[in-house]
Amino acid sequence: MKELSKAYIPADHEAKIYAQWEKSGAFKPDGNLHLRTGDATGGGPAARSDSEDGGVPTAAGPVPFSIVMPPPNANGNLHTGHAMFTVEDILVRYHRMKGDPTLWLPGTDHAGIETQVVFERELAKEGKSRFDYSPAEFYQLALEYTKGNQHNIIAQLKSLGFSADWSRLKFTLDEDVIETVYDTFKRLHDDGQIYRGNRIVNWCPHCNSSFADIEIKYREQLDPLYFIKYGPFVLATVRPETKFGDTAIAVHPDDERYQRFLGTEIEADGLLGTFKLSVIGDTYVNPDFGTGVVKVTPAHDPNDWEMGLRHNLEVKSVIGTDGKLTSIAGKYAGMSVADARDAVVADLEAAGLMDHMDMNYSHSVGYHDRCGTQIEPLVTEQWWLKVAELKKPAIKAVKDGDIKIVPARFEKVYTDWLENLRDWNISRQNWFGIKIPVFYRLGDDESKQPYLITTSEAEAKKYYGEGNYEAETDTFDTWFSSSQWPFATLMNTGHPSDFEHFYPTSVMETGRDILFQWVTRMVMLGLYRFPDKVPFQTIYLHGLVNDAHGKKMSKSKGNVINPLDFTAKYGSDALRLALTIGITPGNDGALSEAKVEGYRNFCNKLWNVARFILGQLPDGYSPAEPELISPADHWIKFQLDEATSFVTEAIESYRFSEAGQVAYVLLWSDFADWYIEASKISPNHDLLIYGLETILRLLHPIAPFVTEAIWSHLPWQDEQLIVSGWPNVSRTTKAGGASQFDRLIEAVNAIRSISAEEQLAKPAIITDNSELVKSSELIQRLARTGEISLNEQGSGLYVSPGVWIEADTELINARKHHLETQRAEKQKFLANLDGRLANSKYVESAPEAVVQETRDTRDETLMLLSKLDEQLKALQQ
RNA sequence: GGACAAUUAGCUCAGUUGGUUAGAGCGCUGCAUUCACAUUGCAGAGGUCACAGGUUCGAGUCCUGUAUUGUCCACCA
Repeated sequence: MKELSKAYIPADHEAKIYAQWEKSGAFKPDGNLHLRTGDATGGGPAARSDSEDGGVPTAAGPVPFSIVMPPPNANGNLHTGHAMFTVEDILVRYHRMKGDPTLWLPGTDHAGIETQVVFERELAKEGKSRFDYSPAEFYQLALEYTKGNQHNIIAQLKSLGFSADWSRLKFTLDEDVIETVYDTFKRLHDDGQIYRGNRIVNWCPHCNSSFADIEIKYREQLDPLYFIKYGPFVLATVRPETKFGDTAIAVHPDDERYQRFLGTEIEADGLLGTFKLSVIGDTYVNPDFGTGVVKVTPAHDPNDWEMGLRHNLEVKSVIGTDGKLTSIAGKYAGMSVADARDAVVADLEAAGLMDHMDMNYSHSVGYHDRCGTQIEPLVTEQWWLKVAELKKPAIKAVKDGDIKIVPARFEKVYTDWLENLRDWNISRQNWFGIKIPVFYRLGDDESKQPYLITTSEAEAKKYYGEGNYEAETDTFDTWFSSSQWPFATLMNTGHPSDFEHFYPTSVMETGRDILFQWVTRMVMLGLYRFPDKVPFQTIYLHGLVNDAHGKKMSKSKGNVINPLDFTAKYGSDALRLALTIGITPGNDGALSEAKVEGYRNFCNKLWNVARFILGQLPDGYSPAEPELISPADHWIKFQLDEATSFVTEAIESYRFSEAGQVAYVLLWSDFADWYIEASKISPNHDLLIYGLETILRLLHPIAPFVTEAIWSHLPWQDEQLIVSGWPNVSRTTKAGGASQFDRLIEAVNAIRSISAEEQLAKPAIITDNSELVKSSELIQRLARTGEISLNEQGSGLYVSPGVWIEADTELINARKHHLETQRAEKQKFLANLDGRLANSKYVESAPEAVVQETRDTRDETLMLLSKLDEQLKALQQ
């Protein structure tokens, strides 16, 4: 048997163990399927869900378990959000150990616009821009760059121990994935769910593309509010430069001040000569804001666009996709928006058309969340996906419980959002994305009609005949393709049966911040493609990981935690434990170095427990079925059984924090502090090993490295822990031996406490309990006492039921106030219990077990009181 | 404007369907230690569970309201 080092050094084990897991094929479902038959080896308590006796109850044998990993950005670095994949790994490892055919399918994301921004920055370093290339060339370069980088993030994910099947790795731009996306697009189109249309969109002049509302972040900022004269009116605007695109004036229909203008046309002096605008009434206008008069610019304001639709207004675009003013703006054409605004304001002032300005107007302005450029609302032609029909089954699936969201409160958030969802702009003008597979037949007037869904010009020609064709240059919104991720991956793993075995997937685990962007849409498109199969049965949403003080991490605050710093210092298991214990689904959690350090200590404790036990074993030892001999044996077996069933149930119900906490207490407090200490008197090797193995199994899903490292030192185990069984869940009742040890614990605790407070050295102990006398040596060791003698009457200083410390009057007097305080407390408590039991409603309506417990507690309390009374009475004599 | 969280010990957080003396880690105080682990052991101090009502035999847990903090959505001429 190899010696274990004095402390657990994660770096000495992690990479080696991970390589060994991967090499053994443990991550592959076909590699762990065989485990469903056959029993565990050695003395461990292995159970598989299909084992006949006492296995985890499942309806009909093993149920396949699958998770498709939310693909991290292939160009990115690991952050704490990725570290939360620990949740997925816990589930996957648990199910794998249970013997369920288990697949965790990993992937990486090309992250369209995000990567484009980064890659353009790279090009800029060489003094180049994307315009030095054709879109196709740029796509290729960015693709190579991305694929060249992805080993980095994969290595980082592996370093955290994530047991995904890397042989099935998918990338969002894999050709087969793209084919699947095209297929979905064509089906949607043929179903009439896709249309092209000129509508107002969020345009990013920097990225030169439109974006969905959800990709826009609003910031509050101060801008001047200009009050401009428009004929008989003065109206307020922050965007005077768009005045050339005005096609109406609006007031509230009930606004008495302006009744007479409704339906009329006004004529006003402008900077480009006089102009005429009709006056419309629309309830959108707030009569209390400004002058209650609004200029309507349908081409550059979403609300004005809506008004334009209601009143059939003309749309005049004064700002182009380059962010500069168009020819409609006359002499201002070609100016940037900012320059044009300054020029227009100056000219309005000079012309006497500026009534006044409010320089302290605060409002919120949209910025593109990826590049930080201010958004321009513009009218452009885009591809739209109708959502009215798509969202119905997606809402129903959650309402009917076919998809469960953890935590459940997000079900309302989910349905509310979907119910208010409007048609989805799925086209983008960025270059690094999946091209929309369309060829247009160009008309004589260059109009793009008709079009065919195809990637091949030849096919388009075959369909429409000879002529001039042009390929669509727009790309898909990355969320459109990634919303097909669960099936687009599983259909294309190279293992034809994967889809059948593992779809619907079991769990989608992701950050609650992308519930809207991604999760809702995966459900919509998943149910569209496979109407009878939800893409995943459970959605588990984690919250944000914040810094040590619970503050959101941000670069500007400088409080960003790099999880790899912690794993380098304390090991991956420590980080995983820190992200599991004390963190609850959907809620933000705080991560501090002190916390990670604490769990490093825990791993070391586990290591040393193993080191100690293995050091006790005789040469050539091999474990046998453990026999329960001492009270401590009965007690630890009970604790192990209880913890096993608790941890199992907690994992099944996604309460990982509680699972971890219970395992933590089991190891450190129950097993190390009590059982091992007790075992030093009379070691039960088989039970020590049984306990150690059980604990290793229970902790393995959360802390895979240290548990596997220890397991590898068990010479009788020839199978890796990762594929060994999950402990048997068996209900035990507390037998005599276990309760006896409880009494011993109580006595030891009380003696320790009194000894510490009164600074007693090896006090002699008197007990009326002959069983405790049998455990004299143990009590002497644990509580550091002197002689323990039997005395039916008891005498000295009372410590716990049946136990006294031999004491002189001086010591008893020193404890007098303690005894009195205790007595008062107990009396108060007794009164409470009596009152409860005297209440007929309580006795009638509370469950019998609860009432019985109250009665028992009352009896105990009475007994304690009488002991205390005796003690105090003795003092008075 | 709407919605959703959170508010529990000095700090960071747990606390499954209500069950009655509220927990952990860190920090703090004291003590211990050749005998697995100082990344240790033992003991201790520390909380009217934000506030006000209510339901109930019983409320940290359920309901209503208030306050504070945070997040999301919508809107802002």
